Amino acid sequence: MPELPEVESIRMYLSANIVGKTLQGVEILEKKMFFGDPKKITGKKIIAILRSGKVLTIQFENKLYLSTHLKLSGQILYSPDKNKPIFKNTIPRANTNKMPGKTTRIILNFDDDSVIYFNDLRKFGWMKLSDKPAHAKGTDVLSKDFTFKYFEKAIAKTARPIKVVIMDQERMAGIGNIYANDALWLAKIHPARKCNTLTLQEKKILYRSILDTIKEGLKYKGSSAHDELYLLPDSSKGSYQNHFKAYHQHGTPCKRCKTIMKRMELGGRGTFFCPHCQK
DNA sequence: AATGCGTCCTGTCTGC
DNA sequence: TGCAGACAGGACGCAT
Repeated sequence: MPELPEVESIRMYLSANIVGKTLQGVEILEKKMFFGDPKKITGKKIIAILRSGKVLTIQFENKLYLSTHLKLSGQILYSPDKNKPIFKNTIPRANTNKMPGKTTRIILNFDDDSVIYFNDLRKFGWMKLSDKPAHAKGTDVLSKDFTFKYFEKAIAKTARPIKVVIMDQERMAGIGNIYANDALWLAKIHPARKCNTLTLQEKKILYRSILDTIKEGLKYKGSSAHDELYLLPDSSKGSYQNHFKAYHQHGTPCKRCKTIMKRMELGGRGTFFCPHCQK
């Protein structure tokens, strides 16, 4: 599922490949996933690609912003030639390396014949055209405003489980299920711990662990596990799935203490932890 | 205000 | 083997 490292990896790819291009037209194949009038950006040049939390935004020269959220199963694919949209890898669930595919919902065509396919198996994702970029309420965890002070305040005064709180996009933006599980493992904190029971020392370690985990995800260009749909725009995979610490590790030995990892449910989501070294 | 649950959607997995 | 039902999961809307 695309979280901060995945969306940032896509952002960097698009930044190098579509900035400066002019949008020639938008094909909306799934009406409910597009908000706004695409005519307003037709013929307009792209000047930047932005990101806030898990939201990716294409900035146009006329101060309009096309924001997109990939939710659970969104993919952004880029081909330099719409007449030969063949990718080097098979696209998961589309079961072909040729686009558009059966999960393609929106297509952005550029004036040099290059093209973006927005695929989404589950149709949870969206694109919104607006005069300002869409963004999460919480501070992006890679922003310089995401200080320890901010973090401490964001998790204070609640008895909810720490894992649920660090995934709350209104408090801090960018952390999803994969990186929440791994950051808590790294910090040796049990995911169900009530926020208001964390010591100052634990909060400091967790803050550091969140940043380290997100940066590690970024280093490997995100996670494309077997059952996931995330790809870079050229159809290549991320490799953070080869470095999971806790996510989906239930039944395997803890990488620190060899205790068998467990799975539980928190806030309706799969949660993975070491019952021995996460307190 | 804060919390928790149902909803959206579809491929895959499980159990009979 | 076939089929129905459960399940996964980010964020939003609504009820409490």
